[in-house]
Amino acid sequence: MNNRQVEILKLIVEEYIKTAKPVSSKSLEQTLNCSSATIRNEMSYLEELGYLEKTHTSSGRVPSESGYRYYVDNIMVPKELTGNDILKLQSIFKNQSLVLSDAIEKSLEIVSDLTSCTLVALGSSSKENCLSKVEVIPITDTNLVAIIVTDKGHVENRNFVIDEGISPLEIKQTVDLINKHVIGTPLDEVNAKLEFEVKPIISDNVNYQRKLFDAFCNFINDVTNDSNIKMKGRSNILKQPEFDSDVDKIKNIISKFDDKSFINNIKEEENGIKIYIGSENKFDDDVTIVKTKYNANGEIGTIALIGPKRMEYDRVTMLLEYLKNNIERM
Amino acid sequence: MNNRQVEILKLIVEEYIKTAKPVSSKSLEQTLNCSSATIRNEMSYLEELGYLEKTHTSSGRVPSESGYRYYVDNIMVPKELTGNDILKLQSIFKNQSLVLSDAIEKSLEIVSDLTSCTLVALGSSSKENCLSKVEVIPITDTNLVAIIVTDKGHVENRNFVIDEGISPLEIKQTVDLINKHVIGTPLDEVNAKLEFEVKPIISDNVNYQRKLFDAFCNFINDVTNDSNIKMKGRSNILKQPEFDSDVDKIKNIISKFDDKSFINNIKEEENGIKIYIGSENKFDDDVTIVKTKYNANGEIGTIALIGPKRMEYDRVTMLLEYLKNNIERM
DNA sequence: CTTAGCACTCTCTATTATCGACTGCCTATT
DNA sequence: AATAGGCAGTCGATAATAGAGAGTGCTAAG
Repeated sequence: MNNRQVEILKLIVEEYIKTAKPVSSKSLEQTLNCSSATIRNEMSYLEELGYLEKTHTSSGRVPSESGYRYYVDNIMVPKELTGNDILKLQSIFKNQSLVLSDAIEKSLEIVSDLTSCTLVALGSSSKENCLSKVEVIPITDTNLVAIIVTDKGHVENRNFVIDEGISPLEIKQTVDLINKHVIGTPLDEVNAKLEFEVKPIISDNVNYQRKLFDAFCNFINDVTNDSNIKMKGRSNILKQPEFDSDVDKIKNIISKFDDKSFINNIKEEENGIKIYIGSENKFDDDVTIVKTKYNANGEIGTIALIGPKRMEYDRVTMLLEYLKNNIERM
Repeated sequence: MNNRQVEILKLIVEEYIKTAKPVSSKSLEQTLNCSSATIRNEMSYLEELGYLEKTHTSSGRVPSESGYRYYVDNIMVPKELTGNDILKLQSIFKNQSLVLSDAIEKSLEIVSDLTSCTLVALGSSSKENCLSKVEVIPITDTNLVAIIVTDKGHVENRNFVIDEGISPLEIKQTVDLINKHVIGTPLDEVNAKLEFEVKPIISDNVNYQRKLFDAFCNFINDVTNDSNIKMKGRSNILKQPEFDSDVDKIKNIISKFDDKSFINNIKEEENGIKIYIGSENKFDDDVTIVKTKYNANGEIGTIALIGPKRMEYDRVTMLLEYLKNNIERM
């Protein structure tokens, strides 16, 4: 591909992102200083390469998935954020009294407004969290509430229903045992420790304690596996003109937003800003997902932006970069 | 309105609910054993009364909002649940080890599948909850996590960021004070008690304690005011044929689902199953909301079902009744 | 009070025509 | 060999037209 061909691809991608309308050869004449016929020749070459498509025989050109990919990989220059974008986000991150999870929630809201995309945060229950306190409080004869606190300030709680009553003493014994052996242990190692160090001791004791113990293990298990999903601007993506007339696409995407298994799949394991265009993501062929993993002092998670393939890649990547950096700085 | 008129209204409402298509006079001939002309006369009288409408001059009849209202108030006979409906719900409520909030969540899912409607639960942070334990745990120099547990087994937590360090001793003093004065107090009275009984004492002490104290009051305040929103089957309502072609209606409703202020407005204060048809609800003219308040041993909340005005009122009311009863029995 | 009959209205679908925006390709030019 | 002018051809979008079908309203008669 020569310079002019790259330039044409760039212009078409950017114009299509702006207008959502197929780009004609004539509309590029002035910018490129050559005739529309010449541009048409180049366009049909770019189509041969697979970077452009037509919506019908005599329509203008539209970027193909690999066209976007080429643009993102080789042409796009990430765009400095505008004052307005920064201003809005700073209001969150300069606010020292905001706690991480609140800051993430608010910033998702802002970015989703700023981009008309849907924002998702998947907060993993962080393997770098260590247990720092376990408490079990009896509510009634058969109801207990268990609370765990980690050294990162995470709190999780769960209610247990036990078939038969356990005496406060028995509860205390079990909890003391658990506390004694697992305080300071990383969450994902807690269950192994309970299994091999604590269970043998419990075996010698009454059955009731064992039920409580097992329920507690399940609780820990769920905490380490469940991811905390935050989602903002579900309906924003519907503002995009590609969804204006296609009711089925709308229904399809909205249903997927409702489905935890789809959302959990979005989790990003690698570092850096990652872009998954159309069929490159496992969520939906009609969208692009831009993601980043973050690690804020051991609180690990993913921020993802879901929008049309025709999205402002240069701006969105910078917005996510900004989010990631500010979250990690907290 | 004579018997036959009522019968005609009933048939039209039920037929329209089933098919979503305007009902013609001819289609009722056999059922009513009289000519279509007679039925047409009755229909136009019912239209005069405001119970029926036409989609255009020569179309069949469709129930108006007051038509549905009359049907619901005077004609409808709540329909015994089918074996299948009951079976699915029993799997939730017979499971003794499920905790209230999990049971609600699961049952919302089931009913939303069963009805193709969207289900919402607003769990109020229940004024009948009394504080039974307060804990504040230091995480870092400037970070604390506060946890409160109520006598109903509710747990709420919040992270605080404090500008300057507070010594563990000072924290303990404040927390002890709070505990000493407010344990056993109903949540909604806690702040008043803190203000009038505890604040005067704190005033004599260091400033830092006061900041912590104020943050704690805000926390309690938010807990008593924020309602816990659960929502299932957001996309279900899109299955209804009335939304098949109208993209704007879809976008409108999906956006409202996203908007907490709209959702919080759904809260129901009165007892019993309440039906709000179209403009009777403040949510959206195109939907009907069927709600019920529940009170499960002091855990108070609202269950709401959002669907098209053209919904199976007789079945839906019984499903909600069943939900309410089973939730309250827990 | 009921009903048969008929004119009328409106939706829906298909057909046709026309306009406008493109492209593709052939050919002439530099 | 790259560029550009010119022109035919394709397709979408819009509008106009026609005919069938499903209903209603109204009138007049039983």
